Amino acid sequence: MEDVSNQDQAIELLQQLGLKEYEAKSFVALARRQRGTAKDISETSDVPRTRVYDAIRILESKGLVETQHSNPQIFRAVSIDEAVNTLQSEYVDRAESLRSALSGLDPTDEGDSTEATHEVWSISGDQGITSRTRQLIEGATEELILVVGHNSIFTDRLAEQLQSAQEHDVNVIIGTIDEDLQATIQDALPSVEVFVSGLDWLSRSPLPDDDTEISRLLLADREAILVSSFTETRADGREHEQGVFGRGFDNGLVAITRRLMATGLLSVNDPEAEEA
Amino acid sequence: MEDVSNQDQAIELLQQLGLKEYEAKSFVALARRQRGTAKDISETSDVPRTRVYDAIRILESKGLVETQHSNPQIFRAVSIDEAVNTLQSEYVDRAESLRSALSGLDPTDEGDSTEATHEVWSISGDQGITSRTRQLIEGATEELILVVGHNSIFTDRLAEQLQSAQEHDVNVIIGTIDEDLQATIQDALPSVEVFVSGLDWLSRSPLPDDDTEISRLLLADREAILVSSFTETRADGREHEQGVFGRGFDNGLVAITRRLMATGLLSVNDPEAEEA
DNA sequence: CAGCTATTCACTCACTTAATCACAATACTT
DNA sequence: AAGTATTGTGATTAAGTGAGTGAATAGCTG
Repeated sequence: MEDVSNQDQAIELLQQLGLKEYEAKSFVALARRQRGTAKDISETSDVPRTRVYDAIRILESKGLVETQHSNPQIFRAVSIDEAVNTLQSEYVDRAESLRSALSGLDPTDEGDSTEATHEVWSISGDQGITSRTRQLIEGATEELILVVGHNSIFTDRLAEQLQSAQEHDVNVIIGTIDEDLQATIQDALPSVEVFVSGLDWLSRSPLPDDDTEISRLLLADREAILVSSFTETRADGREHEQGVFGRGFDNGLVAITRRLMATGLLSVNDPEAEEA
Repeated sequence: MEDVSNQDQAIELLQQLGLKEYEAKSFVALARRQRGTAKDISETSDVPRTRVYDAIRILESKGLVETQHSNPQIFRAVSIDEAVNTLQSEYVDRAESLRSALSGLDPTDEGDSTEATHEVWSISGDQGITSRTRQLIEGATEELILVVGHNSIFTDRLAEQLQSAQEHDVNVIIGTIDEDLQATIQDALPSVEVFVSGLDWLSRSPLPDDDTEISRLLLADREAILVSSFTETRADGREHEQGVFGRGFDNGLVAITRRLMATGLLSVNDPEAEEA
């Protein structure tokens, strides 16, 4: 039973890696049974028998399957490592080619202004947000204030980046929304100041019907800010992370966040000053 | 002019990496001009203006573009390294997931026979053939006879593999079809015996209208053979490599090749014996 | 408010892929 | 040797996806 899900996952992954549905199903069927005829494959993969041949031919040209031209033909899948490496290197190679092709582009003269301050950019998706977070952490020279709103975003890699920043004399301060998370992070980064945020609205929206959840909040050198949150917009139920990013000491977003963070910090260090 | 080709190549690569045409074109346009409005992008990419928005939204969710929600909206591409790394890691991650999903498949009981000797398998495409070549080289314990029919297949990696084999006491013998190639290979692998094949039919087919060209021919431990050739079957003009692979000392293909190779070697070492 | 631009949305067309069928070729059976 | 089942190829249809286009909406400028 567990394997059914494994199989479906493999098929889906293969499709994401560029194979068609029939190709993916045929390959998985072959990988399971080591060798087989078109009929065999059709039976264990519900690919129409007459279409197995086309699918196999594509797989063969990609180096994932070998064919014995007997009658009936017998097909064999290469080893799993073999297959994965083949697919992977195909994409790694493409990515390298892409890098050089992009580098060789001649820039159009227009629009090439330097990064303006006081702008707000929005980004979306875990990938981009994580990437921008890293950039900000690496670029900081003085201070990093990070509020972690969800344990899923505190990855090993993030911990490394923060550690590295601190070793470069950046003052790292981390806020969390509850004690559990605080303990986890303090554990991973003993030399960093980790506190539980005094800002209630971080963990619970004051508004009703607000199903967004603060994901991360990063203030770098008090002049660049990144805020992201999870929203459950999608019909498919999956959460999507959205964020905004601003730079410049006089950037409105940065300014207000700076104030808020100061408040949050104060309320921890000096509860009396909460009203500031 | 050169850059036009660079741009087209970048677009094609991006599509191969999973982006749609509009997405790829929009990204390249943005990468060239650093930042721009939908109008700007449309003009430098001939993507219909009205569809730039959709494309950008996808790019944003993939972490390749950031958006400034002004009016008009302004878009900005992340750095080239940023973008390439993002795309690449996406696929590397998928490949890793695939590896574990495939490993976790439960094998069907049937068809799971061990590799029979005296079978001939056919493979197709540079990828698979190169991969199978590597396997044979790595698995050899006594002797490797390789005939290189085309300089494109003698890669650095192949040279390394051969070098490594020889260091494991495998007797490596390399045949070529002309002196130029011989010199190149001898240069890369000084300690290996490189000769010009005495087999005329390797370089020129005795048949008319035969536009196939022997690509590689590998005999491992005199019991496994791989032969491949280029055929110009495709309508798109591109050449395609096809090959066959057999194992087993008594395999018909292996036997005949063994004889042929012996003849070729003899005719070089001892021209008198060509009639053997 | 009028006229413009920017943005979104809905729709058509073309192309790719999934699915089914008809038929030819090959092997197997009696 | 003839008939039957199985295998392989090609043609055909149906469904889905993406490219391309235009209409409708929203927002800005004067």
